[in-house]
Amino acid sequence: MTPHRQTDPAAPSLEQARRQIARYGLTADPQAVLVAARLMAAGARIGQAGEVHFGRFGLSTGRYRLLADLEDHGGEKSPSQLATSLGVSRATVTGLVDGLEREGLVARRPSTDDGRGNVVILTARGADRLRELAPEHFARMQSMVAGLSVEERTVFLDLLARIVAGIEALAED
Amino acid sequence: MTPHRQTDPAAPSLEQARRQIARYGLTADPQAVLVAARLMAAGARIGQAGEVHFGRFGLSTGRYRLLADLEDHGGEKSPSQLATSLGVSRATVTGLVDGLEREGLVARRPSTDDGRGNVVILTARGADRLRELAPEHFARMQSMVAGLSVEERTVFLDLLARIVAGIEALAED
DNA sequence: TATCAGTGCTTAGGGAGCTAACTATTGGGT
DNA sequence: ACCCAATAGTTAGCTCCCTAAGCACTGATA
Repeated sequence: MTPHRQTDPAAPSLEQARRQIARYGLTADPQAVLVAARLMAAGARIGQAGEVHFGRFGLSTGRYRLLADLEDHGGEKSPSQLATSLGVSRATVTGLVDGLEREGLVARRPSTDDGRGNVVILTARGADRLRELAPEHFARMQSMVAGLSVEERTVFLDLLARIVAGIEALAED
Repeated sequence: MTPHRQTDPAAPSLEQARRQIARYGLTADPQAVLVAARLMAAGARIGQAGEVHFGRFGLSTGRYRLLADLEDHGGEKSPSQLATSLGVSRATVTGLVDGLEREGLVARRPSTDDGRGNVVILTARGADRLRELAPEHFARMQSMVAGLSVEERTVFLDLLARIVAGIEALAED
């Protein structure tokens, strides 16, 4: 359960960026590259921290998101809908539901109006689990951004959204 | 190779945050929770986009980082050092090196001054690969943050660093 | 009405990362 | 000089997520 401890690993420096760009005789802006690299490093760290966080409650990030999404929709949703709203593949939903079902936090029922379909249901145990973890979960989420003032958070939200829009530049084509 | 396409999946809304907090009668600040949730969502997306990006060159994020780190250190480093500087476990380095060695981008040599140790060496093919992908890599990194002005990037860098410092709040204890 | 493309879900297989446990070697304390 | 804890690396086994391929069912079209 104790995850790999990182002193401050992948925090690339401006110097590194500059050196790499120079090595290949490119003309990229080192600061821009640095921002992108730092963001990718931060993304990885947040992901790992999230797993540790949810691991405390016997869940993973994916499983928590599925449970929370289910609760937000009256505790009942098809795997396809879940895949869409969580932004993962249907195969991934199958795996997440398998795990959650094994622990009795959700249940599968055949759909009444589509012979192919399933419905995933949040069980009482699942709802309990969400209720139990909520206080600590939200408290930790809050303290994660406690280093920023309200105004700074607003700015950050704006800048982050614009970068997220730029992510497709990495993946696109 | 074509990854799962997401319209705009896990972009939680302020309303959702508010509703969840209210459901459990908590007193958390919805905006703060929103920032944390958005950041986690963004982290996941960036991670996936990174895999797509490096997948184009027959690499993964981890493998690229290992190659780049190697090059930054004269093309020679021990697995333990790599684990430390990449911020991953030694077991993960073993796996990454296995893969890179299979493709001839890296080679293992027994250490001369420590009978237990290995040295991982960047091969000519490995250096070539880095050189080939550099132009596109840096161009895409740059365009990822192209939506921000230089000043905004500086602000973002500062805010991000302060949040990264707060990540331990999620994982700590 | 018979067919067939599309949709819903699962299975199979792969890569990344982790922890825990094991082997081999080193090096400091007695 | 010897022993034993610490260190280097690997292996085994887990979770998450993915793609690709398969099966079951639906529904529009000829």
